[in-house]
Amino acid sequence: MESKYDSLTLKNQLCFPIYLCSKEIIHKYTPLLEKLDLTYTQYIVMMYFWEKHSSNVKELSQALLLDSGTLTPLLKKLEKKGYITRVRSTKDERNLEVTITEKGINLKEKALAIPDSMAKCIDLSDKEIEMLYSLIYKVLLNVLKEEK
Amino acid sequence: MESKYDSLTLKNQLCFPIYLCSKEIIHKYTPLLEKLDLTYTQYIVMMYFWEKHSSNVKELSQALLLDSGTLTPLLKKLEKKGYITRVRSTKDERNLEVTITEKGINLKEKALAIPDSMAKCIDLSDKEIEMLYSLIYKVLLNVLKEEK
DNA sequence: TCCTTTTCGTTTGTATACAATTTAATTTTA
DNA sequence: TAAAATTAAATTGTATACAAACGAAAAGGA
Repeated sequence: MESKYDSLTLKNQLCFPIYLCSKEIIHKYTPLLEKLDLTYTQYIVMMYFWEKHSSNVKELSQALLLDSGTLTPLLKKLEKKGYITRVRSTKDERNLEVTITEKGINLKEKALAIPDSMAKCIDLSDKEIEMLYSLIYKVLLNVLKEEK
Repeated sequence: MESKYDSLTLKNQLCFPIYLCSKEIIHKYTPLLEKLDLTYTQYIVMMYFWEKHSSNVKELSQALLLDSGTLTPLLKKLEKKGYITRVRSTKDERNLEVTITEKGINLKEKALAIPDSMAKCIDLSDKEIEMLYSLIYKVLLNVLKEEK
């Protein structure tokens, strides 16, 4: 039965399942990350530092699409755990130099098992993963177009 | 250059872009929903009530995969806006009967333009949407498997 | 150089999210 | 039927998220 309200039904939403998917995957990550004393967002930030040992809030914010208001308290928590250091730049006092510590680097070893464990849970073929990745990325770029 | 840490790089993450996609789509919704005095989650809840005029917290929680701790304050806000009513069931006082109001029903008219507006922003072909929907749904079901 | 503007990060306020606990009501069981 | 177990929703505590306002520092311009 057709109705002009069809586009307002839950089953016709595309964003809602994406939102649920994100939420439930993160939920699956949680027990794995607890062993590293990390939340999902903290894990993403640490992943950034495993690739690039030093950064600042602005760079992180642009790379991870996270607000500085989200990053400031999060980085303080990571500092408290001893995974990073936060120091004002001497060259430009506005900048905060964030650097991974030895302890933070070593954490990568403990994280090695996580991606496999998650892949098993998501349970898609390589082809499906590739397809999903490219579609999601396309949407992301479209949504980000003409802003930011 | 291959490394045993490849699976821990940001560009090899599948969940991260899904998470960003969800976040950024919701961000796109925000100005549209402001005209209805709704947040995204509140919009989802209202969408549920546009299809089924009455429910309770448990049913909502199962249908929308939202915790009662999330729903309780959210429903109180929707009640305050006059879109729903919250009344304890007389048959079983543990249950909270949540019902959409006339004002809540009328809100659907104002929401009619939103899906088109969002579709334009997401900008995928019908085929791509179908593909993305089915892949996301598959992941969601896999992740939910053997829990909940 | 002094003033305006911009930039960077922090803070404040609002809204999710969920785990864990609590409270009240109902159901089950001994 | 009285006690134990279960259920439903609310509460508490922690962690995002982001908008908007703020403060300090640096850059740019007159």
